[in-house]
Amino acid sequence: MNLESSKEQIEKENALTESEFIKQYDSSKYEKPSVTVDIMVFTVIKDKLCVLLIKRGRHPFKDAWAIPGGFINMDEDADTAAKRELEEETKVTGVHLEQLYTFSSVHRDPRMRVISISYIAIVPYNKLQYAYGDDASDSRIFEIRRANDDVYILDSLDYNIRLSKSDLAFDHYEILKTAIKRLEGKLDYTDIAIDFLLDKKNFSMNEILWIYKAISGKEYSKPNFARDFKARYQNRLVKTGQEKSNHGKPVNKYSISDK
Amino acid sequence: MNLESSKEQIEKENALTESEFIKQYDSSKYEKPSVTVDIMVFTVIKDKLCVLLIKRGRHPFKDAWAIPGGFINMDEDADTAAKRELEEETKVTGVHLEQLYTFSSVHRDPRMRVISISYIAIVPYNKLQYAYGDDASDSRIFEIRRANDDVYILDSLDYNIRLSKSDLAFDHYEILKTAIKRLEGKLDYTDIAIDFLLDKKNFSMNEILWIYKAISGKEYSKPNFARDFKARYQNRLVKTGQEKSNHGKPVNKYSISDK
DNA sequence: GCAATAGTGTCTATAAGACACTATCCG
DNA sequence: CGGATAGTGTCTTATAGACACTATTGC
Repeated sequence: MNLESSKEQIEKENALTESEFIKQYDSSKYEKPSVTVDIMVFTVIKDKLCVLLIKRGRHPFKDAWAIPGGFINMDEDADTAAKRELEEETKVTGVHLEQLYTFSSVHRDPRMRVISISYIAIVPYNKLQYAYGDDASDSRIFEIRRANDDVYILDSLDYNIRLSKSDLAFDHYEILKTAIKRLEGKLDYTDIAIDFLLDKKNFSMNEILWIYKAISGKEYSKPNFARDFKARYQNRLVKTGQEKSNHGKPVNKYSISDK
Repeated sequence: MNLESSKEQIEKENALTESEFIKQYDSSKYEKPSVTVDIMVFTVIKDKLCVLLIKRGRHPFKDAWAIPGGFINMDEDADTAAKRELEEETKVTGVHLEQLYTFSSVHRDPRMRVISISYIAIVPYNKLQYAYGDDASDSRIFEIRRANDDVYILDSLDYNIRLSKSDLAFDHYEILKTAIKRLEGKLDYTDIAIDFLLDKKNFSMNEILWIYKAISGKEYSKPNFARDFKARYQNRLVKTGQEKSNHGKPVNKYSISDK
């Protein structure tokens, strides 16, 4: 504890019952940081990993792109705040949402001390595409490309717009990089890929392969991928039928059940 | 953002430069939670995973066992606060310290709203054994045992003392369970096991095997473990010699270099 | 038929589990 | 020598990568 208290003070406290103690406790004695949640909304379009960013309309970092988020209310925990902010920003509910990491550099916000609890949301693209506005809107979906350890952020509508670290507000570039590493890491031992599926009850091997490719940045051999995916989800995966494509052999369609 | 501002207010703000804006910004307008760091000090004794807990001497949860921690200062980030608290509590420096998760239930602390950023410290036992006091001290090392999804916490000096969820302060039982899962998960793709070694420049295959066993709770075949460990660390591992034991064949000793 | 796409089967290389066998020490 | 502990070698099974081959459709 960095709250130094005298011996006498502690003894006086301990003479009270716990409920007496809580009544007399004054929590305003010490300066406190502000706490926010930031939610990275990830989606996969075809075989590309994408993230939703919003253009800041006010200081600080006015006109820079930022991860959506906001202050945590005193009557909600961080998960609830993240869920609320996600819905306010995108109207999306009922998706995979997990805490990533808490960023706490002293001067990450120039206004004041702000600690940010960051979250990852996994949103199938069809749930998202009508939620964020058109070209004129202040929110946009960016494509994420990787080379070595670097992360490139491209406007998915206009590849000429490429964001660099300084185009992002606060420490949001670092937060994004951390999130992408986390997604990569969790790909093989969790079900996050499945959470990106447009329709868990009707998808092809290609669709799920593309999602794996989008997250890992790696290429997969189609035959081997199908073999391994089927083996991994043998208890949950059902072939539901076939569907003619406009060229070539019809594709098998699958359904996957919740665990 | 849950900070509602009028259109006029935003326009007034945006007429300012960023530095003018920051000067006039009043961060005390909104109520804020307190933020603490909690540090779980893990160590391995023989083949047992152990954690350091302290007996609370004051309200709330007076006399319950707790994960050491304290409030974050306004001029330090969470990593720095965790490092400081670890040193204040155990005199230990220079060990593996990583952020685990941020716990934020609204009523986790009965005094007030407290958000806790939890950390895992990995401390070789020889660095720890003289730091925490004797039997009479308010800190003690507990052994962690697992059965299925349950976690048992045993006083390593007296197995008759077994802590249950309600013997721990706050939500510290939940935090501990989360930490143990994280350690298990990171065992195979990080070097955390090595961080538990008493001496990275002089250890036996048995010592490192015991650490793996302690963390995973699983049994390992000695021959296969040695084969796989050598394969995994072939670039960093050097056989340094042999050492006679009081019975049986002498043991090979190894040294492992930093990455 | 042929280009295009989907999917099967097979061979190989690597890693993981089981465990018999050998080695060295102490008394 | 026998009990105890350490370490090697080998066989078997499971998993992952490479890729040739077959299947179905539209034009």
